[in-house]
Amino acid sequence: MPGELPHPERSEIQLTDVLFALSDPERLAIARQLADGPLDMAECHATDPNLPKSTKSHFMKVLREAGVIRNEPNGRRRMLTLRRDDLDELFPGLLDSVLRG
Amino acid sequence: MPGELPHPERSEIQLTDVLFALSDPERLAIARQLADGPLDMAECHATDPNLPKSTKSHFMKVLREAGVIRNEPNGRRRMLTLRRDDLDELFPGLLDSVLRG
DNA sequence: GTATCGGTTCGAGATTCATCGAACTATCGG
DNA sequence: CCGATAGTTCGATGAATCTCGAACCGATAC
Repeated sequence: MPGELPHPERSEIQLTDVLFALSDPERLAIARQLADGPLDMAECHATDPNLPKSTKSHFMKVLREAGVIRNEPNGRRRMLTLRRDDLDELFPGLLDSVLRG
Repeated sequence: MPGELPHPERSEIQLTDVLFALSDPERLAIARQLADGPLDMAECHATDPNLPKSTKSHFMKVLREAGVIRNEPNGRRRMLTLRRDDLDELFPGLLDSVLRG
C-alpha cells in the first residue's frame, strides 16, 4: 500500500472538482460520514456494505484528488478526514449546506 | 421552438443533480451570470462567445433538468432565470457559497 | 520468514457525458 | 407568405467516468 498518496494543496483545490466529487450519492454519503470526525476506512461503509474494495478505493481517490478528504496511512489502515478547514476557508458555507442537504 | 420545456418541481430537485450541473466551469459561469437577475439567452454568453448553439442549448438543458435554472419562452427568445428561491429553500447557503466561489 | 489484512493500482468492458452539425420549430418583421 | 432569428432536438463520434477482478504492496501477527 503506497504510503503517502498525493493531495492537492489548499490553493490548488478547484470548486468545480469539489462539486463534481460530491455530485455522486455514494461519495456524498462518505463525506457526510466524515462530518463527525475522522474515520478508519474500514469503518467507513458507504451505502453498500459489500462494495468491492477497488470501487470503494476509487471513490476515495476522487474525493481525495478533489481536495474533499485526506487519506493517510495509519498502521496498516487508512485514516480518512474531511478537509473541513480548507474547504471552509475556500468556499465558506459550502460544506455546511451540502452536508446538511 | 417547443414552447414550454419540462422543469422539475421544487420537491423533485436532487442535491446531487444540482452539484453535478454546477461542476462544469461553463455551466457554473452561466449560473453566475444569472445571479444578478434574469437574462435573455442571447445575451447570456458563457466563456466562449462563438460556442455552437447546440452546445449552449445542451448546457441549459443540464442546468434546467437539475433544477438550477428556468428556461421559459419569451417572444422568440428564451428567458433564463436562476431558481434561487427553490434552491435557497431546499439547500440554504449552497447557492451563495457556490456563486461567490 | 510466511500469512493475513487493508487497501491501492492496473486493465478491460460498460455506461455516461460532451461536442457539434444538421434538421426542425416557433416567432416576428416585411 | 417569406425570410430571418433564436433556440431545441436528433444522431453520431469521441472522451470521461464507472465498475470490478486480478495483481500488487506495506504493515502487522505469528
